[in-house]
Amino acid sequence: MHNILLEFISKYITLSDAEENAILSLNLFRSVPKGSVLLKEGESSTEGYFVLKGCLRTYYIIDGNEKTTAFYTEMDGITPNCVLTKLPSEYFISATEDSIITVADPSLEQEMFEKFPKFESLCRILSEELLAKQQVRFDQFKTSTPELRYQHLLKQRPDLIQRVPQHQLASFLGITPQSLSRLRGRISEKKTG
Amino acid sequence: MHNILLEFISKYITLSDAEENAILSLNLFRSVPKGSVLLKEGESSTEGYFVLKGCLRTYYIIDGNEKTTAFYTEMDGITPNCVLTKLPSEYFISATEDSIITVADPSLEQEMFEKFPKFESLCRILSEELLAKQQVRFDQFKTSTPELRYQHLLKQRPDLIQRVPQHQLASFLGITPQSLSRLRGRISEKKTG
DNA sequence: GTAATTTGTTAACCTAAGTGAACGTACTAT
DNA sequence: ATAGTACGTTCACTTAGGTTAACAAATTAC
Repeated sequence: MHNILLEFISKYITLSDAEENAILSLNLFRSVPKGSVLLKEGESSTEGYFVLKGCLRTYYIIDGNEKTTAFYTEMDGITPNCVLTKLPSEYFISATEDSIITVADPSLEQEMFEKFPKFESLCRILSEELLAKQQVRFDQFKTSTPELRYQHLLKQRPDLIQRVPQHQLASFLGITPQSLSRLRGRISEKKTG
Repeated sequence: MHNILLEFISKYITLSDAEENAILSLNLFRSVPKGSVLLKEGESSTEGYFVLKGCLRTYYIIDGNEKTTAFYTEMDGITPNCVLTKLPSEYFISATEDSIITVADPSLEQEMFEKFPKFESLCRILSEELLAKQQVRFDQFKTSTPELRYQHLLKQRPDLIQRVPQHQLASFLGITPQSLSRLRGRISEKKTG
């Protein structure tokens, strides 16, 4: 499990043994069972998460209905907006599967940055890359119909469609569960001919 | 003009005179007239931009039609996706207004990071903040109807609606120009009662 | 094991967005 | 000045997503 994290980091920067040990000594690892809520609307957390195994999701409750807007799976990181704004969170974070994650704290992060400036480089590179990827995803979302969005998802993250409930996928695609169901019907009709 | 940039940076980190001079000596500033294209689809640029004055936009050409997906105004930065992926760009960047921007290059950036590690902190903080903001915008987009998206835009970026052509706004909102026109009609009817 | 809840699907009806075309106005180019 | 293009709006028509409700299947709780 520890190796997963170090292996991931090694794709971006080279770590000395001292640095590897520094990371492991932080005891960042946490096991979270399916359904557990890591952050609630209205709370002000300082924790950031990184998924080693499993799946987290963010969701809003709007007019009493859950609206899932993002899924985070293996090697994805989340820094909740409230960590940066220091305002109460507008959304929830919970585990859709039994998951193993690492938990980071800004003060701890700061300490690491000072001890090992390389870590700050890593974080800069990771967030720049994420930002660019996120922009492309947003662009694709804007320029696609719901049906195309679903088709893209089928190609780009086929695992998600298997591991996540349909009604959560629906709001992730910006539609209602009923529409997703219809749309799936349309597609399989086309394929069957 | 130079002061705009230093003032912006000073919101995030404190610069010594040497550091300020280092930035200014880079001669990053460029004036771009309305309509000029900074990046074309298929090109592989290494330049990043920061808007001091004016407005840039990114757009795709899909089935022969321009689809505008983002606007960048004063104090917004863009690192085109192709700079990071090193693949040909999928979109265009052009100026919707006469603009003054700074142009940055990865090698130059790297040099600055080494000379003044503070700059890397700045870039990390900026991209982390942007990423979080971008996520919230995406969430809001997903959970809103086109009409609500327009209403949000009216509140959150009223300037954009004034300074940008309607048909560009439309695709930015994920709809056709005709729908935007109708939707605006509906809204002003409601207000007039 | 049974009841209760959650989940996914289907149907009927409503509403709004997409499409294609037309038209007036405002820019641009020469 | 004039022709040409770009832009915004409107219309009629089509299409697909939203809404409400009902129901079966799967999960969860007790």
